[in-house]
Amino acid sequence: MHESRTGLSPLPRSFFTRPTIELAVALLGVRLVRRWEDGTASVGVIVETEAYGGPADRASHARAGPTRRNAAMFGPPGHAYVYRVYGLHTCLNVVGAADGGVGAVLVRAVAPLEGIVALAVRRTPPARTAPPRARLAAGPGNVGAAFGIGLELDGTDLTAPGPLWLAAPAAGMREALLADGVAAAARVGVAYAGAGWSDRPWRFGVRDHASLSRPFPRSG
DNA sequence: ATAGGGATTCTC
DNA sequence: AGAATCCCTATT
Repeated sequence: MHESRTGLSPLPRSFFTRPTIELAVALLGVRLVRRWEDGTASVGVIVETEAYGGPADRASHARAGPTRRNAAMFGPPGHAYVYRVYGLHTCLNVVGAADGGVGAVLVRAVAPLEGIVALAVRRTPPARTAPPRARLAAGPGNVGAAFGIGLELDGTDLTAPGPLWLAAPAAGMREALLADGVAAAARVGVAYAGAGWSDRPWRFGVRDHASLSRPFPRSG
């Protein structure tokens, strides 16, 4: 498939070069493109994100400074930071520029757009007799599984066509998606950060979208 | 060399 | 509520 003809040209580096809180909101509606080794591709729309900062953010993987695992967070914006959690799941982050140019945005949920068959087929557990789930890539671990994102993709440049990149929303898509506004809430699973950090509303999502990893508390 | 724990998910 | 499961980090 040809990216230019299908409207899946990668977003430029400048899109990612901004504070991660801004980037986390801007990524809602952006398309995640996965090109498989057999040449087929899967595309989904990002509907939920979480912003993480640099060493100052007590919830961030960057909080103890650069290490081998979080090296990508300290690198140039627009690259992928992929990590494994609980020995089981791999999660995708988009590197942005928060404190001192360091930070990343966790992709928490992606709504299927194309290549749904491929997404379903590539899910880890083989034989599944139950009907396919409506929320295919809801939750960061499920995003990693559905898009076949392993640690080997850590550091991937998302601004160039390759195994994985990001493309601007289709015309009118973002406006339609966000017609009811952007929902915000505290980040998930970061209690270890302590009060003042764990409660910052840096989780963002398309309000009431069916593919959210979990509901946002109703506010206004 | 080794212990401790996690930006999770699914099932009971 | 509990298990599954392994890489990374910090410590001995």
